[in-house]
Formats: sequence, structure tokens, C-alpha cells
Amino acid sequence: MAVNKKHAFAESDVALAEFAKALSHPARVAILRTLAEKKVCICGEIVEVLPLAQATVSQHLKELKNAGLITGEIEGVRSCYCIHWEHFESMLERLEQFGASLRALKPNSDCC
Amino acid sequence: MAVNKKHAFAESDVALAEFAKALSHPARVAILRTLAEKKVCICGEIVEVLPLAQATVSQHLKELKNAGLITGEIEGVRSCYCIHWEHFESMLERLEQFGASLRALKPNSDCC
DNA sequence: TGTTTATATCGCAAATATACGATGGTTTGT
DNA sequence: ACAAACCATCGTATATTTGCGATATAAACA
Repeated sequence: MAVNKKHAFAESDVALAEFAKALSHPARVAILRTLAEKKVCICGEIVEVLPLAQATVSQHLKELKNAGLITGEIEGVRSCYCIHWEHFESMLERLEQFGASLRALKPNSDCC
Repeated sequence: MAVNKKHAFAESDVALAEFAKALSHPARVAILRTLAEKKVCICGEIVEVLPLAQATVSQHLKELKNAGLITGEIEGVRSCYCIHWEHFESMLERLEQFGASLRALKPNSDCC
């Protein structure tokens, strides 16, 4: 794109879009699911679960981290990732709220 | 990417990711909000509301349509877009369900 | 110390997404 | 029939995403 126009939108729309973007790849959805399932927030196991190379998984993890949805810290040789529940839940609620606010406006009869 | 690996993931993860991708741009979030607000699902008005050129808006509308989140039909000179409530709500529920299933696994104490 | 192991990061290639001007097709209104 | 209005689509430029091999880093271990 010639210019990035994201700044021209409402803050809340941008925030919602960023959350959605973090979830916009099946690998990242799968990573979140895996992190939640394996109570122990192990790391490299994710690579085994996904059909992707280690470098690629590492990149997706980085994106989830940048989005604030997970945290990661190095533990010796391995590094441990966890869902950042506080932020994750807050964004989830924001999205649910968005859905609810639209639903509230839903007309009785569809116009088209 | 050399190859598109999306087919290598679970169907449900792909579906969720596709929904999220449709919401992953503030313009598309704003379009959905606008469509819900203006009960009359007018069209070109969207262009006036957004800080984007008509061609760009048309493209975003097309993407939302491809994702099944809105419907659109030509009405004389203008074309009328509406939220495809059935599919939209179904995807919203799917996402909420995803969130709920993760939350259910949330440990009492964070490990990292 | 040298080796293995677990990860992150770099650099590259290919695919997609974003944005817009220009253009073309339709439908009204004159 | 002509002009104006509305919108979709094409073509194009640029930016971002996706994916991976190769390499770097750092801890654990022989």
C-alpha cells in the first residue's frame, strides 16, 4: 500500500483489528490452544504439534508475543511460553462486546 | 511463503482464523459497525464514513462478502450491503466458544 | 573444553494484502 | 440519446506476511 492508513481509524477499531490479526492464522490459533491444553507451558513441544518448521513457529510465537497475548521467558536451554491471561481475556471481552453491540442493532427483518 | 500450509491445520482452526482475518483490518471492523448502525443497509455512505478511496472500500466489502459476513445486492444505481447475521453470529459464537474452552483450562497460578 | 540441544534471528523467496487512479458498466434523470 | 451518479473491477505500486534454511547464541553435559 502506498501509505498505512490505520491511524486514520478509531482507536477501538484498531485495537480490535490487531487482536483479530493475531488470531488470523491457524498456526497461531493452534498455538494458543496448545498452550492452554498443556498446563505446563512448555515450548518446543509446540513445534512438534505444528506442521511447520521451527523457525516459522518461533516467528508466530513472536507475533503472539508482540500482540501481548502470550508471554515468554527463557529457562535454561528451553524457553517457556504462556498465555497472557489478563490481556487475552480483556481482548476477548472487547470482541464479545463488539459482537453484542452489533447484535443489539440487528433488525427484525433483513433488508437484503 | 513458498507453499500455503493452511490445509495442514485443523478445520476448526482454519475457520476461526478466517473469521479473524476478516476482522483484522480496522476498515472492516468499521464497516461492520456502520452496517449495523445504519439500519438501512445503505452502501456508498460507507465510503463517506471511511478515510479510504471508493475503490479501496469496495475491495474491503468484497473481502467481507467472501468471508460470508455480509451480503450485497445491486439496487438500481446503488448497491446495498447487509450483515449476514446468520453466519456472523455463528462465527462469533465459535470464537466465544474458543475463548471459553481456553479459559476453562486456565491454571490457578501462572507458571511464567 | 568440545559437543549436543533448544531457540532466536537473519536473509531470502514467494504469496498476500493494502491502497488508489483509471476505466467500464448500469441506471436515473434530462 | 446524453449526461450524471454509483459502483465494481483492472492494473499497478508498495508493504506485509508466511515459510524456511542457515547461522548465531547460550545452557547443559560429557
